[in-house]
Amino acid sequence: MLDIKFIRENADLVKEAARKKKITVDVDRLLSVDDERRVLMSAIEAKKAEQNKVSEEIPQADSARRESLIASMQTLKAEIGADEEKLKPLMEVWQALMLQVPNIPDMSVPDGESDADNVEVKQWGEQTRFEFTPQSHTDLMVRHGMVDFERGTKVHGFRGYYLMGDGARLSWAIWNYANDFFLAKGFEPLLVPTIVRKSNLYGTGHLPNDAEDVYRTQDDDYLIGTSEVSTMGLYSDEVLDQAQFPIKFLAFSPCYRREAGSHGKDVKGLIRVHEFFKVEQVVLCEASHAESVRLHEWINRNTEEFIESLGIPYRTVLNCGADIGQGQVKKYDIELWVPGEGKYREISSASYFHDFQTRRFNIRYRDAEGKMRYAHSLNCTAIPTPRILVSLVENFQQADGTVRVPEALVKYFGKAVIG
RNA sequence: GGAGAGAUGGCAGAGUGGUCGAAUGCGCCACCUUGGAAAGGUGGUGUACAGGCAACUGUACCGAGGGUUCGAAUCCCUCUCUCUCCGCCA
Repeated sequence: MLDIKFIRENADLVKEAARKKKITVDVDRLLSVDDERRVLMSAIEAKKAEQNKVSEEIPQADSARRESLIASMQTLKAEIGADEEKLKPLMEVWQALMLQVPNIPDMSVPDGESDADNVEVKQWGEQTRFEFTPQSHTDLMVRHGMVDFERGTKVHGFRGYYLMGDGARLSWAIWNYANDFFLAKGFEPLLVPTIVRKSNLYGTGHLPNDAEDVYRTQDDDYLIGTSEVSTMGLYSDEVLDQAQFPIKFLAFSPCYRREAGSHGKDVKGLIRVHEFFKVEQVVLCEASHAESVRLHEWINRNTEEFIESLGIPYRTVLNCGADIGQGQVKKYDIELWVPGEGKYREISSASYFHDFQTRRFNIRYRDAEGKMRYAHSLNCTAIPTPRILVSLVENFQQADGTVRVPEALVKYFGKAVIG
């Protein structure tokens, strides 16, 4: 959500933002609806002022005068009612349009039509090559009893899986290692609700636009697709203390995604599943662009460092306009090398939002001058499982079909080789 | 799932149809007092929107949404949440 005053004063900037993000929103319509809204509201407020004034006179008036005042107030009341009836549909349109308005992307965000136009900003490690014919993560993991897709689909359906044996052990090792790694950087651990009210998804910007991708319950609650949702909801409608900033949470939760519209994509393996686990960095800071930028670089770097400590080759891309969300100002993706596919696959996403989310969540603080301000928010994947297992087992497989365990994980996993 | 009680400003807590944006206390801020502090005294202390260069003015907000009324924190309806008791239960 942007401030309507900002939209009014910067209509061209907002239109350019929509163009860059390939989002359709009728800014001119919003502005004209807003004009109507303001005219109508001042009319109503003037009439209510009159009503309040006369209502104060009524108790003191003598009975003849009282009769006439009440009579005139009855007509005024009818007029106010009529105006309010006109305002109601106008507000619905206004609100729907406001929810469509994108945040302004940073100048550094490149133009582009799709994720193919993301710009590589960094490459780390050598793309793994083998002297032998490498196996896919599905073959490797099935062979070592780490995963069971057949029973997974029997129980859950399409994209279902069980992690078992060393697959389950490796997941725990990664979670425990990630927990130690990120908490050492000053994060507060957080376990969050995964069933949330609708308002939280509006807050993060997942609704209204990504409605088909979220699961809904019969009580009209929703399953989160990322712990960002419930972590951001934590301080909704609260006024925070500036001294607390930056607030750094390391949230952990299952994540649920319907993956509607991607039925043909990544149908095999653990790349794309309906249900996974994610450790997530979520940060709230003061309303400063410089601070947002600093923390954005920092959280992205945290995840890079984590991947480096595992020794998996990766690259970092700067997402182009078409590949960043409605609320995001700028986004980096970290992509890990997947030898079986001969390409990099997204594992992490670092974004900052300025006050786009906090405005919707109403998360504020009082600044040094005593002024109420909306905080800034950012988030970045720390580590998703089981997707991370794909690159892990494929990059560290050996000629005999065994899989080496990264040094950093050995103490958590308990052994150095799988198989 | 059943029965009951409740939701008021940063907090506690009055207020059951008109001068209540809301008593009082605590907290907080400023000033006075002091060598400094405490205590005491005086004054102040919400948010959002609209209009205005501004001072300021208007409107709304007493859990949320509707309704009754010239007028609602106060009456009525619906919903949400909290607490207590019973039942069930990881």
